[in-house]
Formats: sequence, structure tokens, C-alpha cells
Amino acid sequence: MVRTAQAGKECCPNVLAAPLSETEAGDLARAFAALGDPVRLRLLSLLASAPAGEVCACELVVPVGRSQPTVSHHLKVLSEAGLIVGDKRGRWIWYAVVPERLTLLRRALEP
Amino acid sequence: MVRTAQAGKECCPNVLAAPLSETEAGDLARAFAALGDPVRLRLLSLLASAPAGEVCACELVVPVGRSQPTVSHHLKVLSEAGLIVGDKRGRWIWYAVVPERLTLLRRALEP
DNA sequence: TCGACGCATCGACAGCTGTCAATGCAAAGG
DNA sequence: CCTTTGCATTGACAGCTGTCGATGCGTCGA
Repeated sequence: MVRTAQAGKECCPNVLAAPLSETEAGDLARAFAALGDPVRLRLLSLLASAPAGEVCACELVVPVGRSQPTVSHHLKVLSEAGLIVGDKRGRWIWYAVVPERLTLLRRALEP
Repeated sequence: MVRTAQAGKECCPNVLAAPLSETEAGDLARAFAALGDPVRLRLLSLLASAPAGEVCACELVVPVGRSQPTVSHHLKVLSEAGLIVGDKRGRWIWYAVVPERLTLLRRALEP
């Protein structure tokens, strides 16, 4: 497993500090690409701004105005990018953001 | 002189604070999508880590290992996303990052 | 057991994207 | 003037991506 430094001190590659290696650039690019879609940004926003910090997937379809399969697809993309996690409870799946992952991306853009 | 929107409060949409509108999401998504490519991230990184803060376009082709038209294309994408600016001097064009733009994206990911 | 429900997967399709060779174009330099 | 140089644009193409309807699969309630 490619444990490229998890949340720590010299934790993450920084875009603005030194030239990125190809692998660093590839990893970061996948994460940013996951943010590069308006529907996914809105999904992320809906999850983060929910009082409970998590939202049932069934409540995400209407707000974003896409079909259920499309929403499911976007949730998968966000999930594979490590930006959200899903918790299955009975028939429902509750999704929540992974703040550490967002922090890592924010750090990558720090001066 | 651009004293619009007192820089502090409603400066920029935040993904994690409240549900994004479609236009906000679209605008942010375009910016993040520009970061969603390893070649563009490396270009950005090369510009930012340059001692002079800017780099001649002619010095970007070899490091990223892509053809000159491809590099030109990526520079255009970054430029249209407001992440970099080009300054033409004689035959050369010197590119530099726009730190304010990156700060705005970082803010969008703040808790 | 059975039907309804929630979510994922599949198949298909249009549109977008990254890439390069060829070409165009403006700015020096001769 | 003509040539060279640096960069952008064009045309073309394969691969990826967002989208939806149809379908499959597991989980509950009746």
C-alpha cells in the first residue's frame, strides 16, 4: 500500500513549494479532479452543511437534480477520492465528509 | 481600488459551510477541474517554486515531458481558470501564479 | 414468503479532454 | 526584405466522463 505520508508533519506534497514529482502530481490531480464537477461540489456541500454531519443518500437525489444512478456515481467518485465515506445502516447509507482529506488538499495549496 | 465586497465576510463561497448554489458550484468546479490534471499541477508547481516567481514558457516543455502545443494548451487552461498569468516580453512569455486565486480555492475548502 | 424500498451496477451514448504533428503568426535579427 | 525563434492555433484521434433508463441485489416490513 502506498502510504504516502498520512496526516502528520511533513504530511503532504505542496504544489507551491517545490516541483512535484509525477506520482505526487498524479495523486493530487485525482483528488482535485473529484472536486472538478459542480454536482460533486454540491453533494460535498450538502454533506458538510448537514446538522448531523451526515446525510442519507436518499436525500441527495432531489437537491442536486440528477437521477439516482448519476448521484450514486458521483458519490462513488468522491468516495474513491477519499473525500467522503459511506456508512450502511439497514437499507440506507449515510455519507459524511472526511475533513482530514480536505485539509490535506488545502495544505497542498498553501504558500 | 477594487474595494468591492469588504474582504473578510462574503468574499468567497465555502463548500463546507452552506449548500452551494448551482452557479457557485459551477465556478468553483471549473477552477478545481483546472487543478485536476497532473501536468497542470506540475506546471503550477514549477512556476511557484521558481526563484523569480515566473518562468519563461520555453523552459516548461522539457520538465513536464509533453509537446510544446500540449504545454501551451495546459497553460491556457490554467490561465483561463485565473490560476496563472502570462506576461509577454519580446519573443517570450513569462508565466507566474496568481496566489490570490489559490487562496480563494483554499478558503473554499476551509471548515 | 413476498413485495416494496434503497442503492449499486450495467449498457449505451453524447460531449469533453489530453495528446501530438502540422501549421500559422508575430517578434526579433540578419 | 527574408530567416529564425517562441508561442498559439488547428485538425485529428483515442480515451475519459457525465448522464440516464433498465436491471440487479440486499434489506426491511407486512
